Amino acid sequence: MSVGTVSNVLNRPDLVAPDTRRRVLDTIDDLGFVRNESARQLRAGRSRTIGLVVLDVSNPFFTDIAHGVETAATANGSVIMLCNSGQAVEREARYLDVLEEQRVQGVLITPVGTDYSRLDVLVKRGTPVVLVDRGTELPNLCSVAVDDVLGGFVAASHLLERGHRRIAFAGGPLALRQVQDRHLGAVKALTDAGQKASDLQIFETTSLTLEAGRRAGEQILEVPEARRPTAVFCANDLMALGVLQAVVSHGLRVPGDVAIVGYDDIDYAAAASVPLSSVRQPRELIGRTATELLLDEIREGTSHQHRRVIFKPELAIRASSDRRRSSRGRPRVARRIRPAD
Amino acid sequence: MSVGTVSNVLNRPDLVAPDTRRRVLDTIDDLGFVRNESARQLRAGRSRTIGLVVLDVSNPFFTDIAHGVETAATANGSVIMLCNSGQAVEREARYLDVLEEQRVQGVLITPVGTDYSRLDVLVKRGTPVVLVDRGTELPNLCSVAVDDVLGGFVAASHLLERGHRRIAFAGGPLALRQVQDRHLGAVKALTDAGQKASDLQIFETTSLTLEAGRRAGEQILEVPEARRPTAVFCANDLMALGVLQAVVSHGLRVPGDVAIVGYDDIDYAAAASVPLSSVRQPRELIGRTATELLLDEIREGTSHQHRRVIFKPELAIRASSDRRRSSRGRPRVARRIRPAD
DNA sequence: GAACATTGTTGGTACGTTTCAACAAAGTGG
DNA sequence: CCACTTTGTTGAAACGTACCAACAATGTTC
Repeated sequence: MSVGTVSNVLNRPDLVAPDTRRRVLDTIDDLGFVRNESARQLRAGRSRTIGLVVLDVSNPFFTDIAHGVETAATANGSVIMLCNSGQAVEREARYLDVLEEQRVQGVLITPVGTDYSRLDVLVKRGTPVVLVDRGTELPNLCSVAVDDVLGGFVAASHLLERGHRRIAFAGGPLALRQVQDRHLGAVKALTDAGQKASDLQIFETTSLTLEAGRRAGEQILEVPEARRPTAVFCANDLMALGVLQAVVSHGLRVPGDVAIVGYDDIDYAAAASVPLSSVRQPRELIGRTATELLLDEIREGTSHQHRRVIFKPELAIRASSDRRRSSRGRPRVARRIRPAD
Repeated sequence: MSVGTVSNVLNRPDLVAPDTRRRVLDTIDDLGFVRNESARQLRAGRSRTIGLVVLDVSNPFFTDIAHGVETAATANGSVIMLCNSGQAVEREARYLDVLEEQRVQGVLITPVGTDYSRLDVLVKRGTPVVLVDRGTELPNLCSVAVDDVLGGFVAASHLLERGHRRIAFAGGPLALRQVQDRHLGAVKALTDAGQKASDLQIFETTSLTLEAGRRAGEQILEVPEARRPTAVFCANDLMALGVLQAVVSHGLRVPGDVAIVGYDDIDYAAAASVPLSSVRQPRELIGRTATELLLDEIREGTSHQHRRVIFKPELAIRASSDRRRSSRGRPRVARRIRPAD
């Protein structure tokens, strides 16, 4: 019995006689043979693995994306390797090294910074890369993103329309493109409405977590009441939930004293102590689309045309921003806009 | 320049002359050489990867565990491959196949069912396995778990002590060991208090998600008021958040009409519309401990002694269960305004 | 029945690394 | 100056697979 025949049974069963095939399979079962993926990969020159590098696995936004990625990847017989950069450039770099050494089929990534040189190198050496939740200026990458400038604009416009004039933006680091864009959109909403860009108070954080949100909330509450923002637009929902906790635990009311709008519309947003208004993104769809772009690129090789997919966000208005500050105990009722002072 | 020397530069740099070393490194940089992990693994016989198979990546409980695992694994120079079984036996089996083909160093797993035969085979063939969040009867496995029977007992005792007599248990599938044990603990609390085991109404679900919780909540509300449970103990926090949403959206009050206790004490539990009482587990510690057990086993080989680590859960009491019921089974507190949304 | 096609099986080679025995060069002690 | 050690480098073998050319056996056509 030659190894070649065994290989054929496993990879091109139709080439081998039914009788032999059965005999081989039985023996495999008997011996508990498990084929060695490393050797396959070595021979094939590449693996069946797709790398997915996200900013924060504990953020449901990314696990939902991961879910979409997994669905599409599994359908293709690929396995995903989920890597968590935790918004740290070095960890991201380390994971990219590992992925490249593994000769992954391709990489899906939400990069930490705006320095794409490492990715550029990766692509030049032959590993396809698709940017997730990030548009790009680079011509040699596919990307799937949501229009974050628009998202920020919609969120801030909503707050302006509800009469808020002192609005804060909480999130960071501002080096993060998503944060930048959402902030930019909010600024645009203000200036379009005739306010100064500087009217948007910024509370910058080092990450976008619940904990960072709580701290940002504390900071906001430290502002003297006369100047304190009456509304906070947060760079994501985790931040918003944190701010919400801080505000409520200080005995202030949401949206009465402080209105809050988040971003991502994760499942917990609607379940929060005050259901959270949030800018919704099609998370699973983002994951699936990105994976399909990557698989296309893998299949098409050099003939591949890079594409940029941009989804439009939607604002989900809930209680956290849907009331006038002075209206006590009467939720759910639409009312007119009155300027806040 | 021989390949042997290059290999030495990479793996045992002290064996090679400083001059040569520098020259090799420069050339590597020039050529953009990336070493092939597949070939290394083939040669070495095993990889630097640890497989982590969880029930549900979108459950913060597991992402927190994953965080702990990652910390410990990275310190050891290992990479983790995160696999999501989604509580589906076939998916779990498929991932175990993949992991075995990859010749992973070891596997950390929260198994879906109670059939350990596949794991047994894995171990027999030489892949160390550590059970996570699951004690085991098998002598040939390490495990890290939390005493779920105790957790269930504590939760139910708390509700009994607050005067509840009609208590429900929501969660499933009951085949899941964690669910089973938590239920068992709750039953024990009831019988210890002189009630019948059948007094614990069971609302079984097919999974432990937010959505499943919402549906369970709906079912509970359909029970005629005279027999409707005044308290619900949920198998995990996602379920509890779902039940909470359902109850509140029907205009009932928590804990006034229905008290709720969850399990896991995920970050969102405290941020819920009514802060959730919950049984706390040391999630990151579980992940770290499991990884260390696995690494020990990998290092020690056959001389390894299997260990079982069992942590004790703690009850975090919050608003969702923190009001005493009157002995007549009716709320003492006057009804206030309907909650928003 | 010779030439040819079809079907099934088989060695051999290559993938890129690590390891190790072997060797070369240089240094050291007597 | 010889024997020996130390230091640095090398070539070859092996890991387990996929693939391919080559071959054997059988069937088919004229």
